Amino acid sequence: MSISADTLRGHTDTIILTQLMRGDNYGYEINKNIQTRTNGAYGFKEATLYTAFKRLEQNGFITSYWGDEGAGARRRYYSITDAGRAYWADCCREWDNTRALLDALITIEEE
Amino acid sequence: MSISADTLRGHTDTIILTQLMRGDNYGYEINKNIQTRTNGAYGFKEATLYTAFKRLEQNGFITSYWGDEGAGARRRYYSITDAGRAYWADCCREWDNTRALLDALITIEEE
DNA sequence: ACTGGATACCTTGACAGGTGAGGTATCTCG
DNA sequence: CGAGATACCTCACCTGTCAAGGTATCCAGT
Repeated sequence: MSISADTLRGHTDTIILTQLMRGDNYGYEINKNIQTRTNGAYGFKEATLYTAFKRLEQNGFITSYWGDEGAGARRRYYSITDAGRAYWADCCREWDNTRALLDALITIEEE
Repeated sequence: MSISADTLRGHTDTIILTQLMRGDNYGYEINKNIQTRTNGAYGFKEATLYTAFKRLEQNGFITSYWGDEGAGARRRYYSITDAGRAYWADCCREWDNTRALLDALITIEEE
């Protein structure tokens, strides 16, 4: 039912950036969106999530700022940059390639 | 044009096992088949390839034997086991899931 | 006879991403 | 006042990839 971790390795950044393409958001909510969209089949481990944010920010693909909630736990919001949008487009293209490639490689029928 | 390594991480075993589903074969030839099938877009690095063979054999998914070529470099042939065939089926199912999942996650259009 | 390239295998050490386990702080509900 | 949800973060460890190195055989060209 659930997906093994390594299978999605390399797509972590793409998944997160896709969420940010819809608008600024914070980690916890992003992860819940992902879980919802996959009917609970997939969600990042927190360590993976925050590691990814750090990596993306260091690479200049996202920026972050603290939200000013009056009450409740503080939230760090993330925003995608122009470089991030370009990178996202690259990732999507790569996903298309990967899909075609694996479909070709994981078939025993002859062409 | 070429595919980044991490993108296919987690599918290495599946790709190799698929080749062996067609019949026994040896490393070098398997890798060339993969390159041919992807029009040169993808192939394993040798280190990756032989590491994978070792892993698969240790897990009981493949067995190996030396071919008896009269001439030329010696070849170690690999054969898929029943456990390997079962594992391969699992991997294919997982690939289907992964594909559906990522397609759902890498789209900004609303459903 | 020698050199280069192709075939074919293997190992080592370093690196990067994922994750279990742990931590912090705030709010709400009973 | 305690439990659970929200929300963030870090560290040590594991696994898979890969650059770089090695071994050995055969064939074609010089």
